[in-house]
Amino acid sequence: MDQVDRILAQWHQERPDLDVTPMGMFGRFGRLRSVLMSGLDDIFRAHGLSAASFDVLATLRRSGPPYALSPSDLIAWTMVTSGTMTNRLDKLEQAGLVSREKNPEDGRGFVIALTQKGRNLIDAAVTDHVANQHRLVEGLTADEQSQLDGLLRKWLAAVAPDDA
Amino acid sequence: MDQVDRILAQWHQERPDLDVTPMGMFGRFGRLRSVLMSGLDDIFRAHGLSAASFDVLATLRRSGPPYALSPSDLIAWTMVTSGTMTNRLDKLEQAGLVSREKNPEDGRGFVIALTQKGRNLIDAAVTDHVANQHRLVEGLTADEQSQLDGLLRKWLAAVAPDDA
DNA sequence: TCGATAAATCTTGACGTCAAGATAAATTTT
DNA sequence: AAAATTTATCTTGACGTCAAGATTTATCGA
Repeated sequence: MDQVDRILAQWHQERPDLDVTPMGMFGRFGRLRSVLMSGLDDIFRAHGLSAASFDVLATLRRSGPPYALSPSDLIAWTMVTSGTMTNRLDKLEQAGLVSREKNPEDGRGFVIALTQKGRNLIDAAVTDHVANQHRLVEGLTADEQSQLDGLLRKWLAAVAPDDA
Repeated sequence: MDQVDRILAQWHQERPDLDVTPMGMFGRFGRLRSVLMSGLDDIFRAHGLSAASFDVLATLRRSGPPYALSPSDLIAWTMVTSGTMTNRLDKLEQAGLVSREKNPEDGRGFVIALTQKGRNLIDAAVTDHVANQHRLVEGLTADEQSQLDGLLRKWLAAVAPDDA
């Protein structure tokens, strides 16, 4: 009987005509996401980053040498709007973590690249981040983790077939 | 092989020293949440509401007659800060969906109540919302849904024991 | 009863996000 | 070529959120 169960019980009382079974899943999903995000944020902040800036640096880092992508590529990987990406890049450039230079091959575009400082920072941050993720899932057994991953994968494929 | 798998493959290539197994779950969790939220938003918007305003109205509705709570109660149920709740209530009051009157028994506080208009709106919106949730989970079998709910419940209890 | 502490709510300022529109350069059509 | 269209990015304005602090009222202890 957690907080979500109490909410369901209230609905059952007030709106017995509704089958609120799925609402439990949605509710726990939302609360979990908020707790997990804040758990991940602890590590981002420890490195002077936000989830937003970590997201961009990590995308550049895992793209491999030369650790450079266009804003469009970054937008596609991170699934944010162009306005959001401009804002993120402004901050990262100002912090000296990425460089932003005109693309010599396309006058409309730019090339965003990790600076050495950015490279060092993201390598350290990712190491801690992954360890943190391990810590956050350790409440589930390895079997449960893989079961959960499978269910999330199936659900995601069902509601966002484009993503595959 | 979905988008998250591609990200994991990149990390495996670039940082083979890291065991990024849990990252798949976190990644799918995040993308799923974004797709689901936007699916829920469709219905909220169809009723002229946002997730934020729906949240408050639904909390008042399911609390039962007289459909009235203090801002503190609402803050506790919805897990937002006091500043956020003030902002939400300003909008709802302005839209004529809730009333906000001084609590006669405690000069520091207020009583937030559904207006008739708010009551009618949330009753219609909840009906559609629940149907929408059913639609969004129909990609999973009943068994899978219950399995998933169980795993989320366990994970939530592990990372947020206070919530129980 | 008075002073200290606690509680309830609002205010302010900063973030990160999005949608819509502007600008500039590349590409395709005519 | 010139015009029309598409693409890449940035700008603007509005949201919703939070943290920190201010204000007002209740409550508790001496």
